Amino acid sequence: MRKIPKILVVDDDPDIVEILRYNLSLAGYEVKSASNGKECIKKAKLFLPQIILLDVMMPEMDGIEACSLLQKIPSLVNTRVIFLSARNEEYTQLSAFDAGADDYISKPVKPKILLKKITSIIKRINVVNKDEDIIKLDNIIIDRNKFLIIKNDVEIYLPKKEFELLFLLASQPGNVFTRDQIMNKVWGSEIIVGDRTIDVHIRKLREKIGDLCFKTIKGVGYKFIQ
Amino acid sequence: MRKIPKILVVDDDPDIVEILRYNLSLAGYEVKSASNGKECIKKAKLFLPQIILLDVMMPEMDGIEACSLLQKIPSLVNTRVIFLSARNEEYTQLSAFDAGADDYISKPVKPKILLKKITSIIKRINVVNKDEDIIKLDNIIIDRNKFLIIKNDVEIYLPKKEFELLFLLASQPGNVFTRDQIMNKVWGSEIIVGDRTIDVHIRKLREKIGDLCFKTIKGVGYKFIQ
DNA sequence: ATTAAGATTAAGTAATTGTTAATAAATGAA
DNA sequence: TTCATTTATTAACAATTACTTAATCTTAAT
Repeated sequence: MRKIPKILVVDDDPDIVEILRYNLSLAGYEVKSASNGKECIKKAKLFLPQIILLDVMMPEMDGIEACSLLQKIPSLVNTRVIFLSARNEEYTQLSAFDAGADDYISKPVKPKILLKKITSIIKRINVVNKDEDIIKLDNIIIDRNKFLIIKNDVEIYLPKKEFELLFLLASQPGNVFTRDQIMNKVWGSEIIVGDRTIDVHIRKLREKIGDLCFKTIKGVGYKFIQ
Repeated sequence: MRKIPKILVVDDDPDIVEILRYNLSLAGYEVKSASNGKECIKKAKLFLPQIILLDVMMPEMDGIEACSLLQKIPSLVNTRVIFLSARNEEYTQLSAFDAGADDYISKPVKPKILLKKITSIIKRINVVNKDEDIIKLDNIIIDRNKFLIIKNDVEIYLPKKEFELLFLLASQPGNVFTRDQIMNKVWGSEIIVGDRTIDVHIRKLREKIGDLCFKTIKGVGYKFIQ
């Protein structure tokens, strides 16, 4: 049940965009496109793609500059940038890597090989929800901006501590969080509260969200399961 | 406190090995080499490099076959394989990626660009690294992040001690662990419990995971076999 | 055949978590 | 501010699960 990987194609040549979009869509990826660096940044922030295919020479803002800016966007830490370019001078490639490129492919692009590369990159990306404000899972959406849970299209409001606890657990579904980790993340390391506090909050969550969503690993901690 | 990254260079041409070794050492990497696929596997297991630079055509065992075999070695889940090859036919590249390659670079190699690629790969490896806690064998996966065993696609939850015991034994399948070693690793050196405690836990594991997985070496200890 | 090591079982003990209700603290509205 | 309401924490106890032991049986090696 892995999400469909998202790819942002950035090129000022509409033909190239179309060829790539065709091949990538066919391979099952969700594709969006942009035609220059500025648009790339804007769309990347919203789309949060796993991979950006980036041309070097473009109007408005070139690929290298765009790539540098992308590196500074926290929500894109896990996004990989692959340059596609007709410029094969060594210094261009080197500056691409300096700007944070993950790969540099010379045009003309061989679609099959590009697809293999993309597959191998996706394979390596760890699917971790990092510091994002919204967690979207199969039948539950957790929105920290609104302190709102939407489960099966039903809105549920939770008190702060319960929300934080759920948010933490759901940030890595399936993974166990020890009581220590929970204590530190939700309560902070200075505050000391009794042993049963976590239990009680878990209990409330089980009541409101569903018993089955929370698994106790005795002697270890709790985990959220979908 | 980041460790010096390790790179294994595999090529049957000693000149190429030397050039690469020179450049990589200069860049601050720890380098070892092998001259064919078989040697590559053997050294990779011991050296546990972050990156393997792998030639395609070699005597004894070619790079593609070696790469396939590398993928099955649990301790190398985080090792990236970059092919370096003079063979640029598309089908060779495709089969390299099918074998698990992370990249494919055509010879002649431009050292500067290779170094940039390596830097960018290392950068990505260090971001998230939780795979250390997962043991993947043929038909069993032991995932300490989830405190979960998956055997033949069936999920099995184990109590803490049983989990730790299994995790220990399976960390080196085929190797015997003495009762002392087990005691120290699973229970710790301070805690003292009776002799039969280990037996009972082994028994529980045999019930849950399968009798045949655990071999008793009388007078010595136990081992996990696949 | 003897013996020492391991296997098995059930029962007891220890440890951890669940539940409830009472109380304290925080929040928000009049 | 004051009061009402919601949320957070705690304490006491119940329930559950895990761990260990002891007693007995089996096995393998010499």
